[in-house]
Amino acid sequence: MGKRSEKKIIYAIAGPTASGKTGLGVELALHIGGEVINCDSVQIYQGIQIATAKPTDEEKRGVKHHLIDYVSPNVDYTAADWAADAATKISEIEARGNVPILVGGTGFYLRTLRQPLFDGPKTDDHLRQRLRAIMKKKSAEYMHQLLVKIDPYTAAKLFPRDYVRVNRALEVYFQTGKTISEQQPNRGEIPGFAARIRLFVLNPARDGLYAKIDQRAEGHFANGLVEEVKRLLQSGVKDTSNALGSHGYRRVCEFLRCERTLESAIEKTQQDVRNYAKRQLTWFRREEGVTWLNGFGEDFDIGQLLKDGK
RNA sequence: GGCGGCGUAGCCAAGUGGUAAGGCAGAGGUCUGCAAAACCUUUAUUCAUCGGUUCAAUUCCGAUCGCCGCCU
Repeated sequence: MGKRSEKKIIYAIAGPTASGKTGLGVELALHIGGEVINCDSVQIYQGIQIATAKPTDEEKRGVKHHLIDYVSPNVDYTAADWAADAATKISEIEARGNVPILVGGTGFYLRTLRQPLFDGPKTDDHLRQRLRAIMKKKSAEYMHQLLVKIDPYTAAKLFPRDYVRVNRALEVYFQTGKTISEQQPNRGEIPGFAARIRLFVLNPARDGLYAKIDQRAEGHFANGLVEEVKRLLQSGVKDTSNALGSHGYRRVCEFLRCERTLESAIEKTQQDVRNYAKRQLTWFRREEGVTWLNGFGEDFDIGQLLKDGK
C-alpha cells in the first residue's frame, strides 16, 4: 500500500485571479474523482462572498470543496494555519480513495505547504499592535534601525520601508529571545506528499486577463458588494481585519468612511486586482516545477492535459 | 472674424536660455506565520509643427495646426 500511495498525484491549479482556476479544478475533479482544497487566502473566510469569486453550488457541480468558507472573518488566518489544515485534508481525501486538487492563487500558501516555514512562534497580536503603535509614532525606518541593532543580518536583507517583514523579525526576537536569522534555517520537515504535487499555472494573455478582471470587479459592485460590507460591519467584523482588507472590501470600507467616491472605489478595486494578478504571475515564475498553461482555464481540455502530462 | 490662454511620455503634471521634477498607469522583481499584504527597480536623445534669434532653446520671436475661453 505504501508504495502505491507514493505514486499518487496531488494536483494543484494556480494562476492569477480570473484566469479560470475554479472551473478547471472542478473539471479535473469530475474527470479523476477528485476533491478540491481551496488555496486562496480570502476564500477561506465565512460571510465574505461577493468579491471573492467563491464557486457557487452550481459551479461546484457536486464536487466536494474544502477549506472554503470556514474561518470567521474576525480571525487573522495565516499561511502556516492553512498549510496544516491542507495537509490534514490531503490525507483525509486520499484515505477516501480520492484525489486532492489544490485550487487557488495564493502562491505563498502553496509554497508553505511544499516548503514549510521555519519553526517559529505564532503571531502575537498584542505584540504586533504594540510594535505598530510605535511605528505610527516614529516610522517604518525607525523600526528598521531597531532591527539593525538586534539582527543586522536580517536588517541588511530587508528594505527599510518593508515594515511587514521588519516587524515580524522584531516580533520573533521579542517572543523568543533569538533572532529570526538564526532560526530561519530550521525549517519544518518537508511533508512526504510534497513531491507528489503536480503544479499547473494558468497564464492567459495579459490584455484579456485585465479586461476580465475589470469586468468582474464591476459586476461585484453591481451585485451588492456595498450592502454586503455594511452587513459585515454591522455584525461586528472589524474593518481592520484581514478579511475586510481584501480586494473590493478594502475600497468599499473607504467609501463608507467617506474617504472616496463609489466610482473611485470601483476603479481602485480594478486597479488593485490587476496589480495583484501581475504579482501572482511574478511569484509563480519563480516557483519550482510549474507546468504553464498559456490561456484561461476554459481554453484547456482536461483529457488532453492528463494525456500530455504522462 | 477679433482678443486671450494653452499644447511636455498612455494619463495627470512641474520646469528653466545651458541641455526634461514628481505622481499614476505599464513592465520587471522581492517574498521563511499579515501574502487579495508589504516592499524594490524601471520608463521622454525629447517638450504640437515649421522657420528665426543665439555659442546654446523645451524655455525668446514669427508663422502654421489643434484645443479652450471671452468678445462680435
